Amino acid sequence: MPAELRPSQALRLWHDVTFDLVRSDQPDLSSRQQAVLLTVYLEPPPHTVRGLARKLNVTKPAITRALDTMGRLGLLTRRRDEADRRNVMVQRTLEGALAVERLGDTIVARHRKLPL
Amino acid sequence: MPAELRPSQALRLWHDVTFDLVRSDQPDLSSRQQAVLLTVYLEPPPHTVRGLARKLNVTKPAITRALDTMGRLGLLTRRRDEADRRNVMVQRTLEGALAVERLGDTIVARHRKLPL
DNA sequence: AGGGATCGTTTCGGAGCCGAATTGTTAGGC
DNA sequence: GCCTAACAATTCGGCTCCGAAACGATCCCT
Repeated sequence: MPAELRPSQALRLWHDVTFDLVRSDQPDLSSRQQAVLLTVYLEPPPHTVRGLARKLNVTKPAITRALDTMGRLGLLTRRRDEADRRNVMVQRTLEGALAVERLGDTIVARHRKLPL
Repeated sequence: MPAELRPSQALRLWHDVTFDLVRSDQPDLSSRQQAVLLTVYLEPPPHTVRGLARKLNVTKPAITRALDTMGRLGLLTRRRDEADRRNVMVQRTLEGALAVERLGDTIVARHRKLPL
């Protein structure tokens, strides 16, 4: 567990990172899309539409749309589950991994610059 | 400056907090709206539409709309600058301060629970 | 007083996202 | 073989947001 973080520092961190995300010209994702993307890249597979919808407490079409959008952006892919062809597996992509990695670096950098 | 934060921890933190924001039933703000809200509450006043637009690298109408939406939610208010009536000052509200405070608490709580 | 610059807001057409309901496909029990 | 259940995708009408452009109000300078 990292050292203590004060609320004012936490807010400053959130502000700075959000700020970087907004200012960057890469297409900005909604909170839901961010949550989906990070879940796929941080939690162990497999990830299905149903599972993501239940976990995030949103409807299935919302997940389908988020996957459409982020698929168009190349951040992840879909693949049918051959074992049970009703299921769709959400898979990672190289480009998505890079984007997530960039986000991690941004957070670390902003965290490092936090004032005492 | 807080202790070092590893990229994997940073991403986990971002995921967890975003997750909480998405799951909570309070209306979710876009990244831009979050950036505006946090700027107003963290940076010293005064805050004008023009200034926020320039700082966030977005157009003025985008700021106007963000203020409309968040004003409707009670998160902040507008007031004309009496010294120069062309300007609009963006002001904090009690409700907005509470929302920001809650966000800070969420981040701190999620940060505290990060695995080594 | 007049003219130009600087505000914030509004309008416009277009694009994205929302939940509810429906559809098509597949799996599994009888 | 059928019927139901489960899954993802699609459709639908409605809402929000987008940037570019136009607009009205205000200030400042001469």
